[in-house]
Amino acid sequence: MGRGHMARRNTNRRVGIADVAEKAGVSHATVSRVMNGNAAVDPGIAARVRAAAAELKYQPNPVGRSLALGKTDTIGIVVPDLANPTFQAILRGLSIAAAQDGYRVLIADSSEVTSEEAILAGEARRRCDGVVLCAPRMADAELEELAPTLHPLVLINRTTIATNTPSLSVDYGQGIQELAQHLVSLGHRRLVFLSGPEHSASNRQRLVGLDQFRAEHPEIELQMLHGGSNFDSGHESTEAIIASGATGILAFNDLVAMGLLSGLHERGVRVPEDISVTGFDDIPFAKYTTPPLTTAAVPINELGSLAWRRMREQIQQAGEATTQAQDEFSPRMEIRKSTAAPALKPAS
Amino acid sequence: MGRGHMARRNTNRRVGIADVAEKAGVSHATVSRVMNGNAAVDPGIAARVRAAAAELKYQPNPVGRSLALGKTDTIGIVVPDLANPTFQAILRGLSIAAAQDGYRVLIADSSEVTSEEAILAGEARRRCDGVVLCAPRMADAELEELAPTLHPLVLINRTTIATNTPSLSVDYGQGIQELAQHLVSLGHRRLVFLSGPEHSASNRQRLVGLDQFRAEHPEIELQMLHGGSNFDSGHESTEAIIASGATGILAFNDLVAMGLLSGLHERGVRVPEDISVTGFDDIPFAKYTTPPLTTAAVPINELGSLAWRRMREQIQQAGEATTQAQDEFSPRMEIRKSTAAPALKPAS
DNA sequence: GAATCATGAGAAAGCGTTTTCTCAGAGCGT
DNA sequence: ACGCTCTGAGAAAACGCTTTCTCATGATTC
Repeated sequence: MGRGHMARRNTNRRVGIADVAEKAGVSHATVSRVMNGNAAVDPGIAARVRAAAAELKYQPNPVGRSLALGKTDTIGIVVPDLANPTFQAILRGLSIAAAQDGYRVLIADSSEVTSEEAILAGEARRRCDGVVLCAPRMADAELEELAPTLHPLVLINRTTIATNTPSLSVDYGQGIQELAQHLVSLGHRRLVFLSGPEHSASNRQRLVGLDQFRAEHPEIELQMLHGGSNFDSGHESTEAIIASGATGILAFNDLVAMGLLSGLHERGVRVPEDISVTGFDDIPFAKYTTPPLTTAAVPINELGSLAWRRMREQIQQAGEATTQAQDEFSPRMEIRKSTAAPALKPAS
Repeated sequence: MGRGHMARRNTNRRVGIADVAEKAGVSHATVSRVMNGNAAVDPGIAARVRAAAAELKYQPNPVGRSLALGKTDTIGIVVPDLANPTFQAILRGLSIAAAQDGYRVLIADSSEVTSEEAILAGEARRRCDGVVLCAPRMADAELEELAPTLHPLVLINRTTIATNTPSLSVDYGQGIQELAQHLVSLGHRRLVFLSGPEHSASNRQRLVGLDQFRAEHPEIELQMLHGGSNFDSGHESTEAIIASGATGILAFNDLVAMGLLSGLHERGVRVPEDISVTGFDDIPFAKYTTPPLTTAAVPINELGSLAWRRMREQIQQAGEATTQAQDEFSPRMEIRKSTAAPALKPAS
């Protein structure tokens, strides 16, 4: 009674290596050896051990293994918002790919609280063998400071000067230019970019791309409208969009575009007859909106699995500090029914 | 050189409790005490330790802690398919709620491979302090056998006779009846249920509910059509639906309904003028389809956070084996624009 | 047939914590 | 001033495993 430890031992305890050893009449060490196939063990003894293990349904305790081996067979992923289909897809791709190699993934959702991201990432890193970091709004300086402490690390849509950190990014600048170009070639002359979160790195990239677009197309009117990154912000922008008088709308992403689509529909504005709308990302739902959404497809499933591949490379060549690949994906335009030639000449 | 261990020790190693102890001129034990605030420590010494810890940026190794404490502050969740918005929402709710209490979640996606679920769940359980299990197609017998080995366990949409396992479930039978009732009250006389995966427990519940509905409404024609649980299967059923001659369609879930909506649109069938369609679940996208989808809303966000609450209760009262709550949610009908009175009398 | 080697199993030392056990020294009462 | 309790810190055991080290046994070689 006084010995809490002993009490727990007798009642609760799961079967451990010691039980198997005892049952097989060998030492812990031998059990470990046959379980891991590391050193040569007499076939007869090995069989005895395996039989004992099977009978007791012995499964090695992963925490014990982790401590001894210095690895957890787990990687962490930190995302700003698990409600966002893009991150869901990345998580899924990552999880499935990692599982194939016997790794699990631990998730950390920062709920868009930028200041938590570094802490979450650090904590995840301590529990895991590596971290995949999606932190679109983290300040560059903070990222630079954080990245080296997280290695092995894979960055999504961010880069760092730390040359041993692979990063996966999407060329949002090019994608948004292509979409704008597409609208122009359809005959649109007045465009609006419904921008995303102010500090988002990918939003900045889109803005840079649009600057370039403007330089190449001085004749096109391109307004900027502040928005967010989800349904509701797209929906809320409906009035402003209508008021803008533009006929071609570049939404920050598919979510915003869908919110806008819904808002326009409620107001009786027809898409694409009255206004053309484009999204970005090509989330699975994009082809099922009405009308199906023209968008820039980023290979979100691949992103997750490639993130794992890059992570695995780092884990395997532990400590060799080679410089890592920087993968950049070019979005592929997916022209659907939400864009068309404007009904009438813009009233400029 | 011969001593790989020492080599690693000098170069790689993260700062451990021993380093802090040395720097502060105290023992490991004291550092541990200060870090955890467990026993009384002389304020002066405590300050010295804290200073040393801060200077070295010491963070306790979670694996070591886990081994000593016998807990990992992590729970696992196994889902059949992370691409399904329902499970995404549960995962998200769970993750956020758990994070609030300092717990992380480890994910295991069985990719619909039923035979893997038990293994994944077992492995997750060994790594974690508990498991949330979503296994809609696992055979009852297998579940009964598995459940006791997983405790603490929370079941989603399944129940077990093991009285110490809380379960969260949705009354799909009632929900589908309400939807059918809704269609009937609009004037529909020929209905189709586009069913889900054959072995899905929730699909069986819907079928039971519909049997009851049939008994109460012998005058209504209700056909069954086999389908799946995702977009594509809804889309693929388009022709069969049209051929059925029914005017009211009960889709297995929102995904299927959306696929169907898209298929009907392509074929020029108007919703709801020609055919009314209902979904199930009320995933976030359901209110943004065109037309917005009439569906039975299940509180998917709450489901995740409640799952955590039930899990926490079990973790806290470790070993008391009290009988656990069985929560059942009644879906709330969400009438939108995808259902309306049929245009003309059915041709029966 | 004795010396050398390979084989393979057990003992023990880690891995990084927490927690019990033990004991030195301070504080108190008489 | 002596013995008692009490506080608090260090030593050591424990958590469950892997792996090195050590050494016995039997096989091999000259």
